[in-house]
Amino acid sequence: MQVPTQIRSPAFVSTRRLLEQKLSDLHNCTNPHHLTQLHALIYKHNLHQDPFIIPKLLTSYSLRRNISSALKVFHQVNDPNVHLFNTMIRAHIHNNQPAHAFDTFFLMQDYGVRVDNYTYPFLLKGCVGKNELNLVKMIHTHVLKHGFCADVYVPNALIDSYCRSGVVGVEEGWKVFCWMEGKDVVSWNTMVGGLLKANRLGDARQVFDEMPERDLVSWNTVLDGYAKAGRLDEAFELFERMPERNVVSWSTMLSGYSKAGDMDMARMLFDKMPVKNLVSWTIMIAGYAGKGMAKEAIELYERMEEAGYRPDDGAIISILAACAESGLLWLGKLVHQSIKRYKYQCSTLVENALIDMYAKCGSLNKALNIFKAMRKKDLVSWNAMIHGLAMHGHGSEALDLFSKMKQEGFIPDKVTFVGVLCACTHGGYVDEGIQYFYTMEQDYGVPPEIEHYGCVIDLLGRGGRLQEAFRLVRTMPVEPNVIIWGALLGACRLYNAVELAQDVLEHLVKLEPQNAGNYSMLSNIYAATGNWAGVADVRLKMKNTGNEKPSGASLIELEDGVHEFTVKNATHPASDKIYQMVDGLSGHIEKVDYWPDVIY
DNA sequence: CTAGGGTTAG
Repeated sequence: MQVPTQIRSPAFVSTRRLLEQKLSDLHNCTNPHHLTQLHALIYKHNLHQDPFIIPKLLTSYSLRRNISSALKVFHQVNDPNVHLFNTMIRAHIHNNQPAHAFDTFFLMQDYGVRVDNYTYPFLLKGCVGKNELNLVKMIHTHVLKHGFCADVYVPNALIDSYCRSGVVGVEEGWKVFCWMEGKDVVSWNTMVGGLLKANRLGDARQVFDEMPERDLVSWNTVLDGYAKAGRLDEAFELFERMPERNVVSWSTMLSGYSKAGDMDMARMLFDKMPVKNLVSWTIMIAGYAGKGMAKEAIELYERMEEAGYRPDDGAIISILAACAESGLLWLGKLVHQSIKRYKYQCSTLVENALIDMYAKCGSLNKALNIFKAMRKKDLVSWNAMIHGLAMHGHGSEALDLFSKMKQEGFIPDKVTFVGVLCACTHGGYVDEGIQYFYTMEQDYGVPPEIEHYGCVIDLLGRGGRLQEAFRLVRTMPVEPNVIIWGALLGACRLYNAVELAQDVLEHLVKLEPQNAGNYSMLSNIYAATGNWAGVADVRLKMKNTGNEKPSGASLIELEDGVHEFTVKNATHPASDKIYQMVDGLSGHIEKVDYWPDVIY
């Protein structure tokens, strides 16, 4: 890229600086109009080939999710240099199009532009996800061929990507780590983090202890390792011992306690932490929301907004996911209102999270409205909507959507088939479901995994075809898990298959000895069949494992929060009225000849 | 290039 000499006047230099500054300021501006105006100015001043201005302009469009304008800016440059190529690669990654980033990477080689030490880290960070070991190996080969291993950024990025590509990848990452020269603190931190992601806590700790120097990031990395592993006592010990703590250290602890279900401890630390940020607020709100603690979650959400925080994609998605988990429609709506208030273009990720939240909270129409209005649906959007319809018993609508998705050129994946099979189950299409199950591999290249076996066993079971369901469990190539046995148990209950249920429960008791519900159901079956020795045996086992059956609870969200109901619980303030209503309803349903299932 | 929150799965 050459700048014509005649326009390198002092006036030109100052105009250019001014425009550069304006572009940087624009990164925080939400009005798309300002960017268009600036773009026009850049043209007017003949700067549309400028090697400093153009990458900034491209990034501005990319940050605004306007990839088509970013591409136009890129393509009108006659002689793109390595910096512009790198910027375009990053824009594609930001736009969630790793394949396009790779195309650009190849294009730049067709142009004869040499990659530099920025190219690989961008590509590796944005394009390489789980189970993409071969892709990392390919890039690694490329790196070796072009001799970029001497740069510390490139091997560091390789270690990171190897570790993110699965358990086998960690070994490859370890090799790079061992062989590389000039390891810096980032190399060490990346390696420790990689070992932790592979659940190798002991190895990670050893590498951490061997580190020549530790800065704050190293401590936070191991801290998170212990917190994620649920080893909170050790995490707390480390937290107290570390030389200094920042907002990340505190947030890591919040997250650890929140995931362990200890919201009281999380709240205590949250109130105590010296500096809070959007992430720490998010962890707390999502933590409360995920546990159905509506009052606390909503109160904190409102306080966060009052404090001037504007939730970003990460915050919105994590709060919505937590709402979906516990059916907290109220907070979900509040978050949706905030999004509308900011009037910014919703990302596909956020819209997907909204669809899932509304569907799981029972507002199927709201989910459908968002889905229909989406301009850029991705596979997750279709999957979430298909599953949402299926969950609510709209089996045929879910299957219609599945056809439509194929018509629009989307390739179904394994998650899609979980939704499709679920639709067949809840729509009563037993034969169609079995048909999908047996043809999904040859027709769509999706081999059935344990989740699909779970669906189809549920399908057969609910359809009353218990023998087939049991036969499939015996002959399938994967070990049955709790979910498979659970589906069978459900079928046994539905069809009063006491003997089969006994068999299932014996497996379940072995598989999850800590689940007290299994013991008591098994004991009830033994009692019902007069097997008193069996009853005594189960009671003994329960006593030995220290299990006591927790009572099941139903939750309902009303205007003033979530109400919990358990059997024979009369502590609710409106208990008398509630039981009057229940008695009334019981009378009504008996009159229409429905007898609730109370066998076990 | 390294640390905390992140959409779809019975």
